[in-house]
Amino acid sequence: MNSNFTLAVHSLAFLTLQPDRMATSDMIAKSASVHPVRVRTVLSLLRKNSYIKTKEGTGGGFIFDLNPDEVSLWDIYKITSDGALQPKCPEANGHCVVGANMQHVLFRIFLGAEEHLGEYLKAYTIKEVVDFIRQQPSGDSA
Amino acid sequence: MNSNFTLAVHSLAFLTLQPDRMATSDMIAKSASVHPVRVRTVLSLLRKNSYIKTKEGTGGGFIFDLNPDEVSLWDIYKITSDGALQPKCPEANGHCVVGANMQHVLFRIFLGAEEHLGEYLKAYTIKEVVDFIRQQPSGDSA
DNA sequence: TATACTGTAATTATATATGTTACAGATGAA
DNA sequence: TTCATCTGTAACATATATAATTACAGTATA
Repeated sequence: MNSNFTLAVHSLAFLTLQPDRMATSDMIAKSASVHPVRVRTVLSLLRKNSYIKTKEGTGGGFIFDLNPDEVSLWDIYKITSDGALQPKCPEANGHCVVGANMQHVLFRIFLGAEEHLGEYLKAYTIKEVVDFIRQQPSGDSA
Repeated sequence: MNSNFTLAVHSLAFLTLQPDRMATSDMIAKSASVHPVRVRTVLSLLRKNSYIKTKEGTGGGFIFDLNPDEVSLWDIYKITSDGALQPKCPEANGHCVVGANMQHVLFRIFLGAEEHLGEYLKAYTIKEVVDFIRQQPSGDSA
């Protein structure tokens, strides 16, 4: 799985802890230790899917547009990492029964696996993630 | 997920279709369109876990040491890709509540996700994969 | 009109995956 | 016993994927 998922969840958690004012890509980037441009790119995806609102210009930034308990990790997975579970395999030798069909067979199996994973991830919302974070011992400020 | 999983499953399917004689890393490599050294490396793992037997020297190679219906995709996943589901994230900023705890929270969630995936993958054995392959239309020889 | 933001494309750097070479050790056959 | 044919691994090279960086246009605010 690629880490855009992690960054998206991180950002939404960040926005949840700062619900009233906008957060800039710089603030989020510092919190997640990644480059601000990546934050903007990933959050741009979330905006296109109506999870957040963004505003350009002075005083602009990002703000959550839904309640944190309305957004599940599966929602975020679909946006950022759809198909990531599929094991990569090179184009195998078509002249061999195994080579010719393995890719298709595994593809079908992992399509099911991803649906199955979906059932699990639907059970976790951003709100719950934030609650977990609050229960953790460390961290001195937002 | 890295493709050692795919290669391992491919190899075991190959060995299943050729149960009596040994297969060389060259034969399997051609079928999977990968380098023979990689085949040996991955199959070396399967040997260490007692799924196959290997023999060096002339006439040597690899042979399945269990029944294909005794080996599930979950067995292979654990050997080749354990922890692969964990989303990667950089060491985040420890001075921020979100940064300090996100990694640990997601780690726990994805530990559960991997167990969940396990339940799904346990349902598929190498035998079933081979049966699927046999049902496919194409492929002219092993 | 100056400043502080996002949006996004293009480029560069880094990390990871894979291929390749090299060679030691095992085995069987000539 | 010597040669050919395998596996087992380490070391190195190359390719691909991922992330950072640079650059700049567009937008909002004061």
